[in-house]
Amino acid sequence: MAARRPARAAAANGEVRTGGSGRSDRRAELLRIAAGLFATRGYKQTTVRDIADEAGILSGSLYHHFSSKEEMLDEILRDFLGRLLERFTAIEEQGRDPKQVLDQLIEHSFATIHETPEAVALYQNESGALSGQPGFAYVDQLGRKIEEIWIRALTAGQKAGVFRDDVDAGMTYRFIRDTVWCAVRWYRPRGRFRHEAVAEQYLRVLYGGLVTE
Amino acid sequence: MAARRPARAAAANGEVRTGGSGRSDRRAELLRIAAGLFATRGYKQTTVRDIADEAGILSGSLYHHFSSKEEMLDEILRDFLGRLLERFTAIEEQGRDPKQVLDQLIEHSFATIHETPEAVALYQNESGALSGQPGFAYVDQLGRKIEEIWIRALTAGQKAGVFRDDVDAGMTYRFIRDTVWCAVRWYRPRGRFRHEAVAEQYLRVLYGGLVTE
Amino acid sequence: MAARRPARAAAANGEVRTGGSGRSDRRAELLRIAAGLFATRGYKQTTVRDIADEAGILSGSLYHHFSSKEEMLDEILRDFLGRLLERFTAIEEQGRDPKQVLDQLIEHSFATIHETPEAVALYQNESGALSGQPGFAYVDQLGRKIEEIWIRALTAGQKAGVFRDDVDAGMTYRFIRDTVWCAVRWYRPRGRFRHEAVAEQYLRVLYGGLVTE
Amino acid sequence: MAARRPARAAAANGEVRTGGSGRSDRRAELLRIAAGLFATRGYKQTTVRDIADEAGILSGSLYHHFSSKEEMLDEILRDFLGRLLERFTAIEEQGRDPKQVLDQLIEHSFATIHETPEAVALYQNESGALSGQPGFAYVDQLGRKIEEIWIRALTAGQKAGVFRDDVDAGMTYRFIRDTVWCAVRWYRPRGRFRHEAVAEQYLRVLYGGLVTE
DNA sequence: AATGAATGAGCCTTCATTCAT
DNA sequence: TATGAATGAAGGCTCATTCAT
Repeated sequence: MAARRPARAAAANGEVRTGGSGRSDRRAELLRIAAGLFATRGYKQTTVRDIADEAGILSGSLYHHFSSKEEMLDEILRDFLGRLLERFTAIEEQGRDPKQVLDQLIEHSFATIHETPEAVALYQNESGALSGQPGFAYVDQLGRKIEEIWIRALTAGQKAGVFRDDVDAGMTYRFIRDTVWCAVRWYRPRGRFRHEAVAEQYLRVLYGGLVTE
Repeated sequence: MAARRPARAAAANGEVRTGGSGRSDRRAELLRIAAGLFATRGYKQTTVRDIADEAGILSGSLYHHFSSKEEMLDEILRDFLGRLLERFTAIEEQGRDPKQVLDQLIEHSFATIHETPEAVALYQNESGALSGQPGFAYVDQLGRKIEEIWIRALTAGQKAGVFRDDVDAGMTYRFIRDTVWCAVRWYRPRGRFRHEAVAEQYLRVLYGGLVTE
Repeated sequence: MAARRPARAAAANGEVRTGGSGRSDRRAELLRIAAGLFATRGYKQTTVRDIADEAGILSGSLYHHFSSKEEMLDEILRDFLGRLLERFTAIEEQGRDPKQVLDQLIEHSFATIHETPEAVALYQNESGALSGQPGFAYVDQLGRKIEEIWIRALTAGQKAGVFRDDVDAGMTYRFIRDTVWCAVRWYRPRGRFRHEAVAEQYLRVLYGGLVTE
Repeated sequence: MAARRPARAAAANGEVRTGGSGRSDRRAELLRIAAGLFATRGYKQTTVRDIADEAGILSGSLYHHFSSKEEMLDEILRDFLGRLLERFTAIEEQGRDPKQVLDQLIEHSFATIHETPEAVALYQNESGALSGQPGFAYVDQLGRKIEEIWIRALTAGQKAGVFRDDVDAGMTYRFIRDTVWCAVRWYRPRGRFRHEAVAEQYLRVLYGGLVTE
């Protein structure tokens, strides 16, 4: 404590921070490792030993950084959902017409899959089991807020006559949502199609329809 | 699985139930219970005790019917995938124009979700983890055969000028597949929309596009 | 289940029971082993492996009989305190004058130390840590009921003029209780003094006083 | 412990506190915290983190002051038992008649409970488990010396005709000892009865007996 | 004198599976 | 067919202790 006060004072003074960005580097690295394993093997099937092995430490040492395996899951999901809601909210607020908003929601979704596929896969796979668990109420809550943003855009589009209104908006939302997020299962960040191309092709089918005149 | 269908058919035909047939009934019942639990909690998270409890026996007694928990999973998936491939094959063989084939593939998919949601959910959730495991090579194999049927229909449609060809057929397949099968997560057999209505709405969006003129 | 029904019917018919007293023999034996270890090493310091080792099984196998280590502790204490309160209640109800009641309470206490020293030691050592824990509220409750029986006897004796009343009854109770129950620490069932002798000597000092005249 | 008493005496005498004395102060403070926790939760159940938390440092930092958790226990017990034996020896040496000696032994015991309840409770709870452990032979040794002092007083009283001799002296000692020291479990330094009153009431019952003429 | 990261041994518990009855 | 007891491997977590900084 006292031993570190000088260091902190130095940082506060605006001096250059050598090395990493400080205290929570290790934490962040461990979370990255955990997210990767959780996404690949599933949360339950991933053992704390798996995580520790990949980090090069013993499993018990993880508990110096986190109080439980669940806390890691929590931190990853909270961060992911928080960020996502933030971006979607920004898109809704700045967007003008509903189609532009939907464009951007979809584009950003594919971009998110590109950038943090582990967190997306994790959310896709575990949110079901988490739903209803006391400590993870926020998963449902934030999920609902995100849903509302999409549905507002769709409904507004229907009212404006831009989107067809002979299909239930809620169902349309689920159609789009499932296609978009499930793409995390097959999308490869370094594959043939980049995420922008995937988004573009999806928008073409979605907007124009599969059938020609 | 296919090997046991005759036995069940026999029972349905009103023939005398011998000891063997009764045994088969118990097996089927246990598989139904297992499928339900596997779908809800996930395969790994479901314990043999969960299954036995719901069947009203002790966990050890399950091993008179199955040699392992994995065998249960295997039997459920084999049955499901076999049936599905059978039906899809029939659709492809009898179908004339590509659009009609796609229609029926989609309609049957939603019907399958309606009829055996547990098996669908199970396949959706576990196929990823199973892929690559020696005993479950058939999962990938049958999955590939099914994929080929869909892609043949899409490509034929593009060639015939019915389906737009400025989008990759493989990607279109994945778009459709994800939306269709992921519906198992939210579709409720006794909900507001019946599976025929869901299929119809989806086809409307898919074929005609979301955007009006 | 069905397999055992005949056996039970036989027992109900009054036939001789060969071997042990049936189903819960193993449970009872395991509890005896656990009680002994808990008393000697303390509850926390006793590992489930210790118990299993002494029973000749693996630690995991204990969980076929008990759902947790705590459940063992619970069962032992519940049984002990229940029995004790029952006996004390009987003594109070049948007793005529207060001194006779106190006699018997003390005699029975030493007899209990003689018969189930492990349970007594366990209660002595662990009740403090258990007090306040949700699942062990009954420990305090039954303890309080027992205390009330003793204090009623002492107070009645004071009112009747048999016991000195220049000393607080509650404090007298604690004096007696501590001496009596702490004896479990040094009393040896097969030692020089049998429990009746210990009780008699204690009563002599307690009633007549240490000082002559 | 005894070795450090001079240092503390020095500080108490108002001498200048050097760095060394400050270090000693920290040690003493940490020992006080540890004793309190050991007494409340038990030695084993108290973690070094508990102690460090209450001291406002990290658990690893404790090892600058003590080489192990056991050393803390050792230091506390050595200090307590040493002091106690010292005082009891003084009482025996200056006392004239046996009853006066017993008076003072008992009074000082209750005073000790009043002044250092943590150490008393610690000794009561842990001496059993410590007995026989190599590094803690002194616990048994000093305990035996203390016992001898009490028994000498009781035997002398019996010989002098002051104490009843129809009860075994050893057993009388244990009766008294258990009542006296167990009082630490319920005695509250700021409660209704001060320790002098407790001692007085106990002596009244012990000497005169519970039963009136 | 203290921090923070890590160790390594051990603990309670779970669970698929086996097997005598 | 089913029971009930047991196995053995593993899993999440705790904790006294070490050590470079």
